[in-house]
Amino acid sequence: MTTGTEKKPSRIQLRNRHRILDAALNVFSQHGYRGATLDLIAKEAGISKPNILYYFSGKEEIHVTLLNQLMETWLDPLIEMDASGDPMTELLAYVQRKLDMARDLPRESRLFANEILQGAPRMGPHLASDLKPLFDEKCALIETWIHEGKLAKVDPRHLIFSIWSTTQHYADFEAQIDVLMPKRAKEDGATDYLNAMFTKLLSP
Amino acid sequence: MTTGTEKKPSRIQLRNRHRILDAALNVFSQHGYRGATLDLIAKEAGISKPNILYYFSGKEEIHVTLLNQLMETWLDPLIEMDASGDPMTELLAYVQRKLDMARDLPRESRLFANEILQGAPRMGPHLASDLKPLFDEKCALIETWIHEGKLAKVDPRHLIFSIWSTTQHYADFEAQIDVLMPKRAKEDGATDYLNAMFTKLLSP
DNA sequence: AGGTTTTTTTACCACTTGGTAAATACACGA
DNA sequence: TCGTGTATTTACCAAGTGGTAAAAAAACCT
Repeated sequence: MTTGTEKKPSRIQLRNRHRILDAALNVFSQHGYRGATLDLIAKEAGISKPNILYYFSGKEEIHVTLLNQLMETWLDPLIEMDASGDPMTELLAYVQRKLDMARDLPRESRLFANEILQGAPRMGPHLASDLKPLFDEKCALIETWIHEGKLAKVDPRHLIFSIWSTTQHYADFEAQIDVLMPKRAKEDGATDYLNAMFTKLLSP
Repeated sequence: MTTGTEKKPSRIQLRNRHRILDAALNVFSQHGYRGATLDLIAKEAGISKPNILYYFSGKEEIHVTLLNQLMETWLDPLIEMDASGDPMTELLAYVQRKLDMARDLPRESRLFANEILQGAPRMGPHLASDLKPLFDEKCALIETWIHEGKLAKVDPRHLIFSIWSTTQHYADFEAQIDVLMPKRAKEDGATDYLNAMFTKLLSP
């Protein structure tokens, strides 16, 4: 006996739901929740609007689905920061993973930024239930490393904030960065710069 | 003979335009351009919708007006960074000014973040014409300081990006921060942390 | 006060947008 | 290949939204 009353989704369902979510990610991340329209998503997905509403009960459900998927992706790099590794190595690796995400998943980064900017109306509970415990756990871990003398003394919370902000900035403020510097200089430059910054900051 | 055909605005005009812009700043910064409605702005300003359209030609003009005002405020702290001062002092003071702005003008910060997130559709030209020259000038200044051995060797562009991102983060991602840490710990903690970070980074 | 200009309200409209009902086309196992 | 459930389209609607016209009300100025 399986866990629910749902039947397994057909191939068509899987394909179309995926198409819709991908199109919706484009549209939501670029225009925000209110700025996104079902018509835009429909056109982007190549699926008629009523047909989209055959797969999702409404605009809100599409958005919530994206946000739920995002939460896992978003927490992952922090989860991987391991207590048994070398502190400095672990932290620099975390910075690098976040930077990779800004490069490879800019739409997700902007979707998240949009949601938080508006006051996290749909993700507030998720933040408290999923992110907060993880955040506290990793802060405690960093505190331990500091007490062991493996890292310089810093407030772990602000440290994590600065990692988030500096890395996500390259995705969220891309429009500004593209005006100010040639695209080439972004990739390597950012990695080198952030490595230097956090190395100097955290060296005991 | 004065410079234009406009007559000087009456007291009522000044007062109402100000009220409308203040209300619009609330609404635009919280909901983004598309998410903001004239009805919302009208209610917030305590002025009827048609009356708002007596003072501004439309939603777009209100938004553009806010963006133009914002540009000055936004560039100001960077303009103040002075070539004749002590490099480290100047840079730390710049960080502090940006941090003050995040605390005192969070609505402006979010308005800006919203605009850039959506690809700077209305501010792109402004960025190129106003921000870019200033950015290049200050990057050159920092390069000079570095060559004089007054600062550690870093890419000035990424340095400035990191100042922007870390400071604005406290305004733009406030909803997230409020979930993760008590409001009290924000103020002082941020200042101390960022001071330590940029001091270590920039000490030659 | 009276006339003129500025400001505000009332009533409205065209268009967009999220969503629905029902009919139609399609896929797929027996 | 036929029938049944799945998928898609067509036609539509109610609410919300940006915006307008014109009348009414204030404010201002001799």
